[in-house]
Amino acid sequence: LVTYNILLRACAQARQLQKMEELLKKMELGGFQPDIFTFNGILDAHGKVGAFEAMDSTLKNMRKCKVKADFITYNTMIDAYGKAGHIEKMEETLEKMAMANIKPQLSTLNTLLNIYGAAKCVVQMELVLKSMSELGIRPTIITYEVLIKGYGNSKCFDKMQKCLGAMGDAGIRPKISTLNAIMEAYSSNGLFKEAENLLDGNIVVPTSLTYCILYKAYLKNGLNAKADNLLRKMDAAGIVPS
RNA sequence: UUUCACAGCUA
Repeated sequence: LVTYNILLRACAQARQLQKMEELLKKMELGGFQPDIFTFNGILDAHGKVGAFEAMDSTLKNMRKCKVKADFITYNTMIDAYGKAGHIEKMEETLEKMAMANIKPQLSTLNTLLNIYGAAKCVVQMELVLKSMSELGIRPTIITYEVLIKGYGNSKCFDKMQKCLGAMGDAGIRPKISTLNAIMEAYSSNGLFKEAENLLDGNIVVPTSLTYCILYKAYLKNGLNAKADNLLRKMDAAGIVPS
């Protein structure tokens, strides 16, 4: 069974969904009962390409096989609907999850934050955060990074900064990707002063990507002199282009 | 063996 699950995953990664379904039939004919791993993997494969009808029939199949949906099943569906911009379907799924008495997990909430962040739904993000604390779930670095990107998207710079502070208070060290997310937010909104401050970095040591983000923003705004200057600064910081 | 942000390597 594990072998089949691994093979199915290979099909999914290769985007050979056709082969995947064939293999599933074959394993059922061979007397193997697909398990929760099998179904979750298949759901995700369909979800990633927005094949919602296929997802529905997979769910039906699951029921037929008496395999109970778990939180990962729901996470997978929430993510698929959310990424496709079907927010209503996503929230519907969330309700179904509650009705099935399955508690949202950290990853469920991270998924929601990510999707609401991309959709610039700051209000919804706050609601998710509220339920997170009600559930007694602690944010992780993933949560914070998703939040920072989401707030940056919506130009909520104050909230972004607060997040960074909260991260420090929680004893979570920002990573380079955290810094780059903040850089992206400031740069793309023309807040060059703030962006430049990031380079002199009390947060993390910038990498070449950090510089590239700012460079791009300078050029977009016709600040060519500043851009040239930035390259010199990069050089001085000992960053070697790859 | 399955889901969520990013980063790195393959380049």
